[in-house]
Amino acid sequence: MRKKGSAPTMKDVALEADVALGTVSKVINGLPVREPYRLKVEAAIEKLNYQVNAYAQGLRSNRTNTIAFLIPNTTNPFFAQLTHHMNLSLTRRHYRMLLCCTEANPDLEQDYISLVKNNQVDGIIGLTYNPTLHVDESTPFVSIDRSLSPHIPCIASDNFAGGQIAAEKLSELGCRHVAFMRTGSSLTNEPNKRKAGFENGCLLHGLTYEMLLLNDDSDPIEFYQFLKAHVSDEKLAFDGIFCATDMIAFRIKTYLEQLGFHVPEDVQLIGYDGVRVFPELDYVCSTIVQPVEDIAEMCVEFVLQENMATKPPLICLPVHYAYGGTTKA
Amino acid sequence: MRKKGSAPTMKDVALEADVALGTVSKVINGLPVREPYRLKVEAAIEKLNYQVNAYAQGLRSNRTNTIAFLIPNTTNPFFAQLTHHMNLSLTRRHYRMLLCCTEANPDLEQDYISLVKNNQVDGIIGLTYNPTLHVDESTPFVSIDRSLSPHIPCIASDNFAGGQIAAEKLSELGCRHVAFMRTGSSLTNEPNKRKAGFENGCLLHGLTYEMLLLNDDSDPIEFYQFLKAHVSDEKLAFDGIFCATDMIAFRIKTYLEQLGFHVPEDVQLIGYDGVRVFPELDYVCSTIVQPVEDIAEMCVEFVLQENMATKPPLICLPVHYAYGGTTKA
DNA sequence: TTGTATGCGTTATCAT
DNA sequence: ATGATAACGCATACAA
Repeated sequence: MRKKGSAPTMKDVALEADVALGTVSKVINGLPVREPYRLKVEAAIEKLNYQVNAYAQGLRSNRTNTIAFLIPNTTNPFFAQLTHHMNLSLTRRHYRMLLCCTEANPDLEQDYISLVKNNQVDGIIGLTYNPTLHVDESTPFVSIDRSLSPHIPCIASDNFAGGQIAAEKLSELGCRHVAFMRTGSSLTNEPNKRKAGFENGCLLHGLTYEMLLLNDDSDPIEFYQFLKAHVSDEKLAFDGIFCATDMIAFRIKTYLEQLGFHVPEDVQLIGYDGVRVFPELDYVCSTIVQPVEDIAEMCVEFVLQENMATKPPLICLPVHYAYGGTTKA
Repeated sequence: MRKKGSAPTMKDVALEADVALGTVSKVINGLPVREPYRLKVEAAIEKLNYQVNAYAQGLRSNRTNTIAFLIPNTTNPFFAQLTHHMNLSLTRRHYRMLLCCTEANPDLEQDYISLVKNNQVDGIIGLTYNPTLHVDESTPFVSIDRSLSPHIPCIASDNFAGGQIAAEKLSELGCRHVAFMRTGSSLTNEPNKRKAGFENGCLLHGLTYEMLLLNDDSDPIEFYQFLKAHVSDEKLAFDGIFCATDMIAFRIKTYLEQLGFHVPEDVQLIGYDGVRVFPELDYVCSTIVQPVEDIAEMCVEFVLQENMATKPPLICLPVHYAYGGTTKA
C-alpha cells in the first residue's frame, strides 16, 4: 500500500512483478524482454496504474517530448489557426506544446529561446519579430516567415506567388488601376515579398498600380487619408486593392464604405492569410489563403529532425486564392 | 571549459565560486546566505550563464511551474481569447502553460487529466465537455463553465444575468416579440442558464418569446427553416432575437439577410461572448461580453491556491452588453 | 551560517 | 536476457 498522494514508481512495479528494476524500464521502453517477464511487468503496471515520471525521465534522458511554440498572441485569427494546427501536428507525434506568447516583445522572444538550454524543451518553433534574435546553432529551431540564418530552416507560404496571384486575379476580374497597401515594412521577412510578387503580377497583366507602405507604428487612419486623397468627382482612382493581410483588407473595406463606395461593385479587395471569423464559415474577405496546416506540419517535421546533414534554409508552401465577398463572383 | 552542448550545473557554479554546492542552491532559492558568498555565487552564475535544470528541480521538488490548459481548440475566437488571457495571467506569475487541445473529445480530456499525476503539471484549468469526466479530489483543478463537483471550483460568466440583460436590452430597443436560439442543449453547463435568464428578462419586461433549442449534432440549416417558418406576408414574426453565442448570431444574421430582412432595421440581434474578428476592432455583432480577462485571472488564482480550506464551488463574473451593429444604435 | 551527504525516479552500463 | 548499480542535477536534513 502506497502513501496516499505519491504515485507508484518503477520500483513499486518491480516489487509487484517480482522482477528487477531494469527489466521494468526495458518493458516500458520497448526493449527486448522475455515474454513471461513482460507479461508480469505489464500486469503490475496495469494493477498499480503506473505512469512514468516525466521529470525523472527528462533529467535522465535529456528528452522532454515538449516543443515550445513562440507566437505573438493567439487572438489574431491567423495566429490562432497556426497555433491550433501546430498543436495537432505535435500531438499526433506524441509531443506536447509549451505555448509562449511573446506579444512580439524582442526581449521576451530572446528569453524564451533559452528554454531549450534550460533543458525544458526539445526544440522551438517560432514566429518572431526580434530583428537581432540570437539562436545558438545547436538549438533545434524552426522559424516561421523569417530567415534567421542559413542553418535555421524558415517555413513560409509562397508570399511572392501569393502577391502575383492577387494581381492576376484582380486583372481577371476586370481591374485596370490597382493599389497595394501594407504595414510593417520595417522588418525584412518573407511576407514582404507579397509586394514584389504583386508588382510583378501587375506588370505581367498590364495593370498600373500605386503603393502605400506604412510603418508598424503608424496610425491606420493613414489608410483612410490615402483613400480619400484618391477620390475625385466621387470616383475612386482604383478599381482594385491588394492588402498585405486580411486584417488590413477588413479595415480598408470599412473605410471604403464610410467613403460611400461599394465593395466589390466599385472597388474589389483581396487580402492575404485566409482568415475566417468562425472556423468552417466564410472568409472575412476575398483572400490568398495560407496553407496553415502544411506550414504547421512542416515546422514540426523539421524541428524534430535532429540529425539531418543539411537543413533546407527556406521552404515556400503553395497558396491559393479564395472568394470571400469582396471581389466580383 | 565545459563539454560543448551540456549546460553548466550547480556543481560547476560551486566550483567556479569556490563554495559548496548547498550554498549555490540557497542563493538561487533566495535563502539567507552571507553577503560575500552570495556575491561570489552570483558572479559565477553570471559568468557561466547558469540556468537551473527544470527537470532536476521538478523531480526533486515535485513542482513544475507549469499548468495545463484544456480547451477544445484555439480557432474559435472565444477560445482563442481565453487562451491568450490565460497565458498572460500564468506568465505574470512565472508559470508556464501546457496547451492541450481536446477537440471536445471526452477520451482526450480524460487522458490529459492524468498529466498531473504524471507529475507533469502543477494543476489543470479546463473547459471540458466530457459528461463523465473524473477528476481526483487531490488534483488541483479549476473548471470553466461547468460544475464537476462541489470540491472543484467552477468559473463562469454570469450567464443568467447575461440572458436577462439581453432581454432587457431588446425590450429597451423597442422589441415586443422575440426569440431565443441555441445549440448544445445536451450538456448541463453554466451557459445553459442563458436561456433561463432570458426567459426571466422577457417576463420582467413584458416580452413574448419563442425558443429554438437544437442538439449539438443537428444541422444549422434548422435555424434557417425555423426562421422561414415564421415569415408570413413577407414579415418576420420576431423583432428581436437573442442567440446563445456570437457564432449563432453571426449565422442567423446571414440567414436573415438571405430571407431579405435587414438587421437591425427589421429585426435586432444579440449574441453572447464578445467576439471580434480582429483584436481592437469591432464586435461581430451586438453582444453580451464575457469578462475573459477576469475569468482567466480567477482560474489561475484558484488553481495555484493549494491550501485553501474550502474552495468556492461556483463563481459567476459580471457581463455587460456591447453594441456591435446588429441592434439599433 | 556553511558544507556534506542522501535520495528523488529514470536510464544505461556492466556483470552475471 | 536479466539484474545490480551508477549517474543525471537539484534540494534538504543534518553535521560542522
